[in-house]
Amino acid sequence: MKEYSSEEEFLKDYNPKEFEQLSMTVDILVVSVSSKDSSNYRKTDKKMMSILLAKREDYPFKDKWCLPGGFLDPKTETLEECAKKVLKRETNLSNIYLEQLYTFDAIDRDPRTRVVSTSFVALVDKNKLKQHVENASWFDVTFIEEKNNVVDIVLDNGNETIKMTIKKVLREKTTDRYDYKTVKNDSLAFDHDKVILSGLERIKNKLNYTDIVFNMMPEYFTLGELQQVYEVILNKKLLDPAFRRIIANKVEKTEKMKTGEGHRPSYLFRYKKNERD
Amino acid sequence: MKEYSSEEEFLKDYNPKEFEQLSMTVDILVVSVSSKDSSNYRKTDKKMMSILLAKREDYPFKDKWCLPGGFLDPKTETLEECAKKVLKRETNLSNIYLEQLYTFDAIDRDPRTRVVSTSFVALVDKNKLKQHVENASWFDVTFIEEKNNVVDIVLDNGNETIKMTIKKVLREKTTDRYDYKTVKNDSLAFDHDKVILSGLERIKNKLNYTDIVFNMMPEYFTLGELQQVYEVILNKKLLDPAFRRIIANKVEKTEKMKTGEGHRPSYLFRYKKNERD
DNA sequence: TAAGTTATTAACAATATGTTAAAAAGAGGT
DNA sequence: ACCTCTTTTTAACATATTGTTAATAACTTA
Repeated sequence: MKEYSSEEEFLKDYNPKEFEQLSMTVDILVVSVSSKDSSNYRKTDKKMMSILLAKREDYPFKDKWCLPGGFLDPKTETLEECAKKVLKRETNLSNIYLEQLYTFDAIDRDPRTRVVSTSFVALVDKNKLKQHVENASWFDVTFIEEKNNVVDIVLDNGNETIKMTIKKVLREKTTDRYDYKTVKNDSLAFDHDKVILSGLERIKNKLNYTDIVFNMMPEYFTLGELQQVYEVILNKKLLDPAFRRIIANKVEKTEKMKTGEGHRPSYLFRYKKNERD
Repeated sequence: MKEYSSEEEFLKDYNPKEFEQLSMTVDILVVSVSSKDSSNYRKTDKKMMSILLAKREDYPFKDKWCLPGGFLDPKTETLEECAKKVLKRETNLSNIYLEQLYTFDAIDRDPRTRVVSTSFVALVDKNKLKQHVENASWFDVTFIEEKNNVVDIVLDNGNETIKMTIKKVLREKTTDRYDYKTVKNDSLAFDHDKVILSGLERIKNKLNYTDIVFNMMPEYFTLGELQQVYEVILNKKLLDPAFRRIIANKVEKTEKMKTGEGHRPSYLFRYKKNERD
């Protein structure tokens, strides 16, 4: 091996292809809440989580659904910049909550060649979205966790239903971390079923000790609406007084009211950023 | 663009170099606890966190310290397998706690070319380690967090002291996530100062809601020793009765005692894996 | 005006955590 | 043998947080 006497001298000679190379992509789990309102006069609308999927137009996995994503250009952009670019394209939004989730890298996750993918979670308020996105569609999420660590996820966009089943296997030396094994997945490209499960669990965990939920809420909301969002993410009913105490210092009451719902009107609240929790 | 009629046909034709490629590495923050015992007869030993660093033998960053790591071979291994390989080389241990931390990818983080690095945290019990590792050394960690989100980290291996200063900048749309800006770092290669801070914060956060601490403990330990480890990771004093209640259902008392410490002997405890917490 | 529905909060119960203080017991020194 | 030092261990109480029940409020529609 040639001897160098300085960092500069070494770099002048360096051949970037010295190590084997690979391609990278980003995949983004874009999450929002939707309200499926029933048609009766009392609008007991039911909040659901919904995620954005795109239809693949090319091989591989042609005509399957997948998470919005794209290849990283190693010359010019970081993974996060690439993710923001994809988000801008798919939602026309910028300045939204974006968090690196996990880097998925099973050797055969892409049938073409070795492609490592760093996934992100983005949280958006659906009200701010532009109307239609080419080849993309929002799917409501139903999440069924069985006792034996088997999870069924059902996605529905009104026309089409996608089902997948994943088994969670406890990792060695841990009590709280899992490997995901796909049991059944016929409609989603790549390993995006695992990305979805991973992202949904991340959101669920973070709900209790962060303020992320407000990234999915409009500026003004009732406490009932906020509670419904908590309930759909945590997948369980909460009791009103307990819930209100817990979020009390995260929101502030405004003068506005929401009326016309067929029952006592409620105050509209707003997110209040706190110094220290 | 050529038209294909099946996935197989497409793949037969696929050129892996179609997209720009890059190299990937893994970096591992190997964390343990050490006991610096003072020489007085009452062995009021002080626990510290310690991390493993390696001295770089080649360019770039020749002769600087860095985290153990290595290039990924995209043909044959996953990131985690690569991390396990590095761990085996540096500590001769396998079957240890290993968790993917974050994928660092600043465009200029490696002066040679674009190298994206996925970092891992490994937790080990130092007692299980082989004696000496070539070119590697354990550094005790001192962590000083200033009020204004500036963190000083001091690393010491007995011969050498490494100091670094990092500023934490709150990320947009969040109340709990930070970008790290290096203020001062003269001795650590690449962006490993950020990896270290990121990993230490991850451990600190997970301490309260997981059982990770026991990966750094020997099989038998006193509650005083366990409490010291909590204190050094959380960087604050805990009150005995409160601490004991909190960890009560994670440990089980054994018949063994630890004596000869110059004070009342203490029972030795053992980690007890729990059904449900 | 009555019925139905959700909003809001008071009041109490149960649990969890913070704090003080006291008793226990080995090592070392005299 | 006894005293001192030290840490271990636990009891007892104080405080804070969260769970639960139930009562009242206020709108919409019939």
